[in-house]
Amino acid sequence: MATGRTHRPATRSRGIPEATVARLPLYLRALTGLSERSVPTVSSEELAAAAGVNSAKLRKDFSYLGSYGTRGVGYDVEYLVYQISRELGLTQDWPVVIVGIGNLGAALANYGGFASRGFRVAALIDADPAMAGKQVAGIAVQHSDGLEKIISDNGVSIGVITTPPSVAQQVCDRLVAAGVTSILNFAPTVLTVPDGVDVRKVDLSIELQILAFHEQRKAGEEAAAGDGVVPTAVTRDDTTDQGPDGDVPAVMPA
Amino acid sequence: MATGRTHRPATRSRGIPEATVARLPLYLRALTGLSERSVPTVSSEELAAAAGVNSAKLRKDFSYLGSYGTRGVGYDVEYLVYQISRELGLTQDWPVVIVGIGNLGAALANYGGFASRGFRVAALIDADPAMAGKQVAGIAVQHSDGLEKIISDNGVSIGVITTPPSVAQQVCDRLVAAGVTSILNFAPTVLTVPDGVDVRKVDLSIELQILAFHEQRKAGEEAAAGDGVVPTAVTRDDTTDQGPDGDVPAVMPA
DNA sequence: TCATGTGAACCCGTTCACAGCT
DNA sequence: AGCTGTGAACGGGTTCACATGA
Repeated sequence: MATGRTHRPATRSRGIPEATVARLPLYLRALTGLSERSVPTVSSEELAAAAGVNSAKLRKDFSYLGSYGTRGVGYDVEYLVYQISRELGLTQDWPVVIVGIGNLGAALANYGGFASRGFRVAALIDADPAMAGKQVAGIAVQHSDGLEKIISDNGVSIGVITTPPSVAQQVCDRLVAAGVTSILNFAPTVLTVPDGVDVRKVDLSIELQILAFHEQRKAGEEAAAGDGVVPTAVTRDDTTDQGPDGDVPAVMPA
Repeated sequence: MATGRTHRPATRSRGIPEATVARLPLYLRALTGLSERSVPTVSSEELAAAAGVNSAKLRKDFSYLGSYGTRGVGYDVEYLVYQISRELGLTQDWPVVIVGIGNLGAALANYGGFASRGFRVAALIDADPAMAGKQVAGIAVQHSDGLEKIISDNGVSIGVITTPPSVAQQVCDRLVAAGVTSILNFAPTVLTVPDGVDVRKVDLSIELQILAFHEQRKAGEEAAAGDGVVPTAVTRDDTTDQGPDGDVPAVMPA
């Protein structure tokens, strides 16, 4: 496979740190809430609280986008919603295909948060002939035979894999060959993709295991410390949320 | 907040970095696969490839657990499976409750990867009276009125929230009050919890937005790079050339 | 005066390269 | 010889603290 050089051009201007990118959706959601309540401006402190991060981090994040705030005042909510949306590419339409319409696939198809932002479910695809034609979330499921045509006809560049792990890699290969360059993988498998293709994974089992690790440690410390709520290490402080895998966007090379 | 002193007491023994913990499940999965194929030993190189990380990182990760390998040979698969399982706390049983049995909740209840490791679905809980009694994944759904009793009767310390975002915080509060100290949140909301409670979130919408960001950037670079006789693998779709605001000059507000 | 924007210090995680053991 | 285990260099991200400017 011609491993074309991705040519990372050290774009200092558009060089937004990955960690910042991962938080932009969080800010956007908080801002959308404020917007719906017609709040005109927010301070970094308020917005940070709503998004569950600290204000210094938020200001630093925004500084990568530009100087969108007003000193002594704060940020204009509507303006910021627009800027972040544009930065994330949500001002355009992203047709998405979901492959593997089992319980999870159906759940995602029905998920409202999809369409609310620029994403549109262009097609639901399943390998089971019995599924073909069935309506899920108001969309007819199509057989996987036509996967390639569906991708190209709809200009799909983002694919969601919700198949059993045994076929995830094959599905991934076909998606990539058909032109998909971003994949969201729910199957518990390590996907191998060519350079230039982004893969992000969501793995329930891994999340639970991480929780179990901390849970076990709590129990151990509890016993050792006798009683009393001793938070200690484990969680940072406020808002202990953490993305899937810390950060690492899982941009896997071939 | 209350954590006045971080006091990292040189806990060399149990001081496993968070990033390492997040990868242990990955190693465990790869090892389980090898175990099933009766492979006796693996080198860091092989195992790393199977887990999708590089070997230096893997060795460093394992070094935090102890010296479980044999120089010149590699790691004993079975032994490592046991050690990692133990470290993650998977040698014990973790009863889990799922709150919110919609599409997603049902999907998770049916998810096999659950029981395969130490996790057991102790109860399915929903606020809809019409759901009560219905069987999902062979388990009868219970009404949320009994949430507290269910938690304590089963000694549940891990809860999964798959409710609509509007009620996620309330559900979270009740879970925590009832004794749950680890929460896996699928609702697109920032949960606020007391110190000592772990929250991990899984957010489809955020993942897609991150992918969209990179996707947009790919399209932008493609256009900027002129034609590019060296297409990065598959980036040959001409569909994404609508970059109207590829890089709009920052328009300052007032 | 107030909150943003940012250099600098700091911390964590990754990578390198080789010492150490089998 | 071969592969693990790890000190040290490196780099990205977070936090601090204050200069900057409305």
